[in-house]
Amino acid sequence: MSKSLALPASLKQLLVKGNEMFLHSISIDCVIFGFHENTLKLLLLDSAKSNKWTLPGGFVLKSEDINDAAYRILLERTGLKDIYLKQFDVFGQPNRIDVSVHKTTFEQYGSKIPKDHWLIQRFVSVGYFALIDYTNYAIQNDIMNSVYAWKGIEQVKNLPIDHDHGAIIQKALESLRTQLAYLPIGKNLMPKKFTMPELQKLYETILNKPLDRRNFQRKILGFGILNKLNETRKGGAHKAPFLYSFNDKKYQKALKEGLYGSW
Amino acid sequence: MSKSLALPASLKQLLVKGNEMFLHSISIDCVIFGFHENTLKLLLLDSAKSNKWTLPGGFVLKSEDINDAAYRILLERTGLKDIYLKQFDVFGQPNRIDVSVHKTTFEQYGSKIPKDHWLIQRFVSVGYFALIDYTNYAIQNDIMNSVYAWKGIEQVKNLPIDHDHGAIIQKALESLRTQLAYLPIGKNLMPKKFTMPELQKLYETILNKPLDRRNFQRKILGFGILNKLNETRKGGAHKAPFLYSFNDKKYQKALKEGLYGSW
DNA sequence: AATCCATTGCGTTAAACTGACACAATCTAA
DNA sequence: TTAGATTGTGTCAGTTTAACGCAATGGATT
Repeated sequence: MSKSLALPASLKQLLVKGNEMFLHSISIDCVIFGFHENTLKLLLLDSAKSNKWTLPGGFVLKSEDINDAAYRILLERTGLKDIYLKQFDVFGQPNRIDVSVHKTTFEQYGSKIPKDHWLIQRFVSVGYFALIDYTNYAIQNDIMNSVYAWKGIEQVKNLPIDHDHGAIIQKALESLRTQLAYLPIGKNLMPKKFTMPELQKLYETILNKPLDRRNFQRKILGFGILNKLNETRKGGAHKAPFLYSFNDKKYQKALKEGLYGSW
Repeated sequence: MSKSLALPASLKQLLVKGNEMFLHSISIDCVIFGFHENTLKLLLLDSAKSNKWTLPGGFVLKSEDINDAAYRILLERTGLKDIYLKQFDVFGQPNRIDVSVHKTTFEQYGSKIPKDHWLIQRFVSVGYFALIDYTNYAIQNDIMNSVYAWKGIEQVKNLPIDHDHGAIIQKALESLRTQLAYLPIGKNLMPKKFTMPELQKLYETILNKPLDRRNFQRKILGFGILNKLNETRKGGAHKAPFLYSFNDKKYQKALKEGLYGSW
């Protein structure tokens, strides 16, 4: 049917040498969150073959720490280094992946996939969620020439999603929501300077419910992780809100110790 | 040096057939918590060869869900089915395991380990923590004839621990501690009937700090997950405390929804 | 058998926190 | 200049929390 195409070198390396380069049976999937125009967004990859959207992911080099692998994959995909990255779950159902995609890839380039090829074995995937500064990111395309795109969290529900990646996204969102309750979040999602209503909007979209403006401000200031700047953001059609930035030292401390002691 | 021993069938199967039976590069380690005599305990395995203690663990069958694998391993090791089991982290440093143990095993049985044997490859391990009812458990010995033993959480700090299992235990404890803040804990650790001071002691050991007796009672009762029974535990040298049991329905509900809404 | 004493059950109080809402100040667009 | 939406600051009642008081209890002591 489809005529045979030229095989890109990088893809060829993956298909042929991946077997020796990477750990078998283990993959990494990244749920990359960004925040823009008051919306929580996800960085997805348009898998041209299946006409579905997938999570960016990758494999672990034979002697690479798995967390390092996740950082490497993120770097390759987004060009970003200062990323908040957190392992949140493991997905290990035996039939979670439809491997026919890879067969199609091979056929597309005029060869047939070996029956025992490492790519069409079962994979247990480790899920990481990443928080990145949208304004600081420039979209790149990946080795398969698939197209990256930011999708609003609401949109995602109506998109066709590959494999079990929909469930992975759902889990990532839940983890993020849980974290919000006892860890500071925002430093990696917001630009350097931001207004209180902007930060509130982030919390509201993650929690999926409206918060009282005045109580939110009191609570978040109470954590002591913000610096109030001596500037306002003019340009909006209304009273100019003050700008804030995160207090790095206190933010890091809160990340370690949590926001509450609870018990 | 050591004379050649007879190879137990089950061990032989693991060494020889494991290659085909199990997923490569992935292992499971279980941190099994119990509670007895007002102490939080860990079920450890005395690795006779290395003279160190290890976590019970195992591998994932080629077409087995990884969570099912964890339950299976737990069942094989403890004979228990009604277990609280939770995946809490992934351990993937390239040199986390000292594989010389396996070489020794082979030599002990008079053969040499193949250089590319699946057991001496690198493993990424998925950590699960389990909560089980100590009073309901009968210790069994494992296929390698190693000896299981319960060790108090305080003791463990001073024991020699294999590989990175010390770090895994530490992480498990932290996860348990975090969970305590927003999920009910105790149903799987306590016997059917228990007193308030006993439950408090569990919380105190997990949190590693003393709690006010009266405030603890109010808080835990406030969750509405306990049934107050019409019995007291006599025999102690003091006023007989009332017995409580968990209200299964409400406990399960709290497990799903969490104890707080926070935001 | 009377008394002792650590422990338990139940309760109080002040301080801190939370949720809901009021009101004046401010910025742009009309 | 004014209108209208939004922000900064504050209040208040209800709830939760931390710290502590006190009488009742049940076995141990004498």
